[in-house]
Amino acid sequence: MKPDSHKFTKEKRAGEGPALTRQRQVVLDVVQSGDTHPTAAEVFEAARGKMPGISFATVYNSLRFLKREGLVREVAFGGGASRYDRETDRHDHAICSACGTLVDFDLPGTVELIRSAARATRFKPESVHLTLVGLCPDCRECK
Amino acid sequence: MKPDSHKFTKEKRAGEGPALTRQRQVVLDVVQSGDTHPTAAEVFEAARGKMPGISFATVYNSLRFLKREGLVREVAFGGGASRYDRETDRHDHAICSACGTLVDFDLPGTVELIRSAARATRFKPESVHLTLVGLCPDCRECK
DNA sequence: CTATTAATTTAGAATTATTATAATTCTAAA
DNA sequence: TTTAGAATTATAATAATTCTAAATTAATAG
Repeated sequence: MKPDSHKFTKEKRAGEGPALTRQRQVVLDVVQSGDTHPTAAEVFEAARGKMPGISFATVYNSLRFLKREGLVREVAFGGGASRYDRETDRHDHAICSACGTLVDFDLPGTVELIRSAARATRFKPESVHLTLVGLCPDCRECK
Repeated sequence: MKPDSHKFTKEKRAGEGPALTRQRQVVLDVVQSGDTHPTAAEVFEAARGKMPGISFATVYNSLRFLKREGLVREVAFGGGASRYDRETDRHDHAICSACGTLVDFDLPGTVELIRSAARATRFKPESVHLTLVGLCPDCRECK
């Protein structure tokens, strides 16, 4: 954490893009602290702890903003709520079919993967998302 | 289409599981005809064409039933509505970031893929889902 | 420093997607 | 043809998310 990170707002404001406001900073802090992948509702809960009075709408707005700025990543599966990921670099996910735990990992060789997927589909590739579904180490034991 | 496919109901009924009723058959037909990946709402629209009076709830119930029976597959991305896929074997998806088109394809080497993903995560693997995001052949031209 | 303008936040309503409920209807078998 | 269980229907409920309008806050010009 840089010593002048609290000046970020002013710095950014003077010119192009919109600001990293206090509430957005709080939301970002929540997502970045801890390696869980919280839902918007969970982010709201935690954010309210740090800043009582913050609204649900602002959490959503902030998450959308932070996503656009590339500071957090949205991860959406199945029908449930989206989860937010502090890791913004390309990576893969594994989700436990028993407990729902979501973990990040990096599969080597995804560059070649994206290439062959593009070849097979004739798409101009932008990204690949790979998700492993299975039993997490904890759940595979407790059986 | 087998000549006795209309007897399916009776055949199945006599014994174990529940029936492939008329409305379920209609929903199945809708998903299986055409290679689009319709949402529940789209399935409802089309189903109502074949069977006016079918309810939205029944479409949802039928899709859930058909999914359990392994006759259709649910595909869920992002925040939007789930889409339903007539292709039930393991396969991959490519989604166009411009027009939303969703196409099926099969990437070779996914067996090895699932193995290395499992190795990296220590998960007991069940399935892998790979999605390529990019521009579909149509959209990559019209630029 | 103050007025003006623009962006952001808030609270709550609205929307969208989906599931649950309760009453009715259908189906298959006795 | 009665009956039991399953399925369907209409509707209500729920969950997740977005929108709206008013209030607040921040940035900029004077």
